[in-house]
Amino acid sequence: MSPSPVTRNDVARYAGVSTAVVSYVVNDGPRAVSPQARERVLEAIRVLGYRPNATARALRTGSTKTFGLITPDGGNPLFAELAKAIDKAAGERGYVVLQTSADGDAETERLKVAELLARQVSGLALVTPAEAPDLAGADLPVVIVNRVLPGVSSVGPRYREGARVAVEHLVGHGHTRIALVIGESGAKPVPERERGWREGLRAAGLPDGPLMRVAFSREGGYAAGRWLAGLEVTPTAVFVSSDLQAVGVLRALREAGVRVPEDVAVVAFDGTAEAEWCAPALTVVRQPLERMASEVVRQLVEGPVGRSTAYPTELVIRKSCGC
Amino acid sequence: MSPSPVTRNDVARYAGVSTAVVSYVVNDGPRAVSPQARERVLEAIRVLGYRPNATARALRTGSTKTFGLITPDGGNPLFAELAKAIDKAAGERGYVVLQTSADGDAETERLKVAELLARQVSGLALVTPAEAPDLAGADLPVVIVNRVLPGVSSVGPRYREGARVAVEHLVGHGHTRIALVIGESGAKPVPERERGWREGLRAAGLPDGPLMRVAFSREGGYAAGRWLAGLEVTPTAVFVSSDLQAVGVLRALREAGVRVPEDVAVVAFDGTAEAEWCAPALTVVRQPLERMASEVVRQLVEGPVGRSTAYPTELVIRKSCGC
DNA sequence: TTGAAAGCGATACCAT
DNA sequence: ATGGTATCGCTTTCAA
Repeated sequence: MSPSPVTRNDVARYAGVSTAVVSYVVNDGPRAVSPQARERVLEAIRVLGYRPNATARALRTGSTKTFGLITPDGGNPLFAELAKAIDKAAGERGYVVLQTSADGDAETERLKVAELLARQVSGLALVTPAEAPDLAGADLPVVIVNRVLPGVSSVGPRYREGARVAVEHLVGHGHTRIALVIGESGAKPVPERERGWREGLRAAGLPDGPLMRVAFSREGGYAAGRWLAGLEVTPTAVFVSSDLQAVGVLRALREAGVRVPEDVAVVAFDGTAEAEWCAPALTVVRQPLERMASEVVRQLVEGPVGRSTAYPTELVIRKSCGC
Repeated sequence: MSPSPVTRNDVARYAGVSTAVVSYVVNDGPRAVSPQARERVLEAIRVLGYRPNATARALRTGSTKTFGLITPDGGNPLFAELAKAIDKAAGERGYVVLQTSADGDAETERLKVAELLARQVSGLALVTPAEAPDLAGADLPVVIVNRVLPGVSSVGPRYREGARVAVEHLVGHGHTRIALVIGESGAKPVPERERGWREGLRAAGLPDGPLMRVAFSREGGYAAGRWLAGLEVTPTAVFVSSDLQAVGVLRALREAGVRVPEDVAVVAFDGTAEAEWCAPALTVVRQPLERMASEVVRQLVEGPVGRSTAYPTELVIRKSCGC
């Protein structure tokens, strides 16, 4: 049953020392051990194939060295890439991560949180569409990822700034009618990118372009693309709030005979691998996933900062903007 | 520190019963409890906000109700979708999954396995590029996913049959020169899809088309696509061993001015979401990820079967085959 | 029906 | 430097 039926007791007996000494050797402390004893213990460990039982250690020390990560959808490439980055950063500190999807449903999320809490995770990273679940009483580090929630630790990209840079880039191409395809998560608007888009337009003395609010999905983007193509006065550029949506927009425009970037220029937010490989290759505002992941893990390990920290994005020029 | 500082002891004291009774109530057994006592315990649990400590329970029962899942790359959409499906199936049985990437590296994989073993996972699902790591002595259920390894429990799609169906479909379109772009994982060839391709050609009395072996990545596919476009006699159809590679192939062909499906028809293996949304939409042989995931979890829970079980694939017709 | 208590495997304090 | 042992929170047998 148990991955290693060999316990610290067996090791102690084999090495002819007490269990305490085994502990000291395994953990390099907190007491010193004579070289001979240490050698005998290491030998015993090798011979018996002993592996410390992390469950027992967790019970004793109160720390599982395990993080929980909840995303709305593990199949979403953005979250998959983010999860990978978090796994990597966590692994470097000796942590592993329990990852699970909440399907964008608040009730499911609550259940998953309870499940992870029961398992005594040492920290919780939440990519949540709605508000953070009530974690009062659960005294553990919680970091919200990719959403900015007041009063809670959160790390994400600088949405507003990134969006503004995207719009400025399009303005630089001479566009004056710049549309926005913006996502909504859990029927809630995400204000930052919209604000950035508007700021970019204002700064250039331009009026708002048409705006469409759709789900953060390829299908949502597809609907938005059809809407775009059907407008009386078609905008000549569009900023899309996610790669996934942009992929849908591209298809809709292609089907409508609208060429990208010749007829409509497109810039998207996120910068996943898929965006690099679609046709035409998407110019994107890239989220610094690795840096964000490091920060998430840092806060989970060292304690959350209690406020939102936002990382600068990077404009990656490819084909869809018409450069 | 601890997610719930309230222990079963506190509950017992508050309810005025012994800790055993609390246990009986929480676990619905193994002894009966009087209605009054049960009510008092439930009340105490509610009032105190008690959550059973799964770590302690695991230590006592010997089961963590946690699975480990190692993929070569969590960022790969196929593995992300697979992981999501496994998470879902596991969740339905009250399990959670520790998911981690091994970067396609055997040594890293060994380390990750050790890490998960130390955490007393109740079972291990391995999407491994190379051979299964040595798990002798680690007495726990192990299931290999998406690879067929002799003598070990494994679940995957019927690669050979799927590939053959793909080729037969292309043959049905009248193609006689059908190329193969096949992946290799960890410098090892994956023979099944290649065999299926060959079988399909044989059955139609056709000779082997050109074959290129590249990595399972978009970049690998791109290289293969350039090779395809540069051949003296260009094949009129190609079967690609993964969606990711197909995306690369499509780009290379597009850049070379080769139209899909008019000049070259393409069918890919996998059936991830990305394949549905690229241009043109890929006709694919879809892996039944949900069914496979259920089987993986079933075996992890009920005990592995010790041999390979393969699931039928589904040909999904879209645009790239020229139907 | 209920309670007392042993024990899961590891840690670390208190002695020696 | 080392050993004995209480303890983490929970499950379950045994006795009452």
